[in-house]
Amino acid sequence: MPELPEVEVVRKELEKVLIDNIILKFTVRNTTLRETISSQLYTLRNLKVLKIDRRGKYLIIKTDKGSILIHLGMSGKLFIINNNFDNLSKHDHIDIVLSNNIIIRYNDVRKFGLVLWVDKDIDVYSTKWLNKLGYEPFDQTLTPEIFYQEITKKKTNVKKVLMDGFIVVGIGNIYASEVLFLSSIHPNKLASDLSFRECSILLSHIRETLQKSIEKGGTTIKDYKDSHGNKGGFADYLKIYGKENSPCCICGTPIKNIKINGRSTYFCPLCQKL
DNA sequence: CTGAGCTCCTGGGAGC
DNA sequence: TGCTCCCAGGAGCTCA
Repeated sequence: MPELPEVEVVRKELEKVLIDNIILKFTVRNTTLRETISSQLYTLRNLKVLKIDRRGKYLIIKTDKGSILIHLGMSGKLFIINNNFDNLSKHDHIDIVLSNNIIIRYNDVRKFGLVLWVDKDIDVYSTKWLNKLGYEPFDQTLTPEIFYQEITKKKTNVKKVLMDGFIVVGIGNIYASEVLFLSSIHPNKLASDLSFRECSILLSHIRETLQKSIEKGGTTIKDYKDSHGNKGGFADYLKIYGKENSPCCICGTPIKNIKINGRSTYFCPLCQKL
């Protein structure tokens, strides 16, 4: 469900309530997420929160004793709860109990998410979860030249390259369709066939689109909500995702929906060139 | 190296 | 009303 903008919106919300606060303990109701919740999490007490980081779609809550690594998967949500603590919903798997009468509650219907503890003597960025990730999209050291150089090494379709996170992180299925449409590039175009000009345009649309979505509070397609239960406002700005058979906003041609690597992909057959 | 296909899991909606 | 089938925003795995 959540792509980089949704995760970044959650990160900012967590920052407001967590920084300099104390995590008293964790309450775990269900250990069977993508990775089984380690029993170590049960025993942790009194962690001082130092920083909330994000790397790609991963959230990292840094404390004085180590880091909590969280991935929301397809359907994970973090809610900030400050009353009615016993009012549990189905799939409320984990509570992070804070000293200031606030609970951060992790809810995940499909259980594809991840909540892990990484001790402070291990560099969280060197763990297998994070060490293969590509550039952050807003990292200015990722220049159009480097982007072009890296992407044209790939002998697969450009949509897959955008989504797999080896070159640039944070783009999921929605934003992949969006940025390719904005860049007039067919999602099935071979990455190695992209011109420098196309790569340069693509990179700037990635940045603009993700930035704008963060400002609007993320995208709501089905059930994405931020930490206060508010829906994201970017869905109104989507130009192509989920709009099969609607006219393309540029040329009026009906938008097509095809499967690429098993995922729904929306594009304009006229505007987007192979 | 590459991709296609499958897997984890649950729920919502369409169609009969 | 109820059943079955398909679909869903992620990502890791195996196999050819």
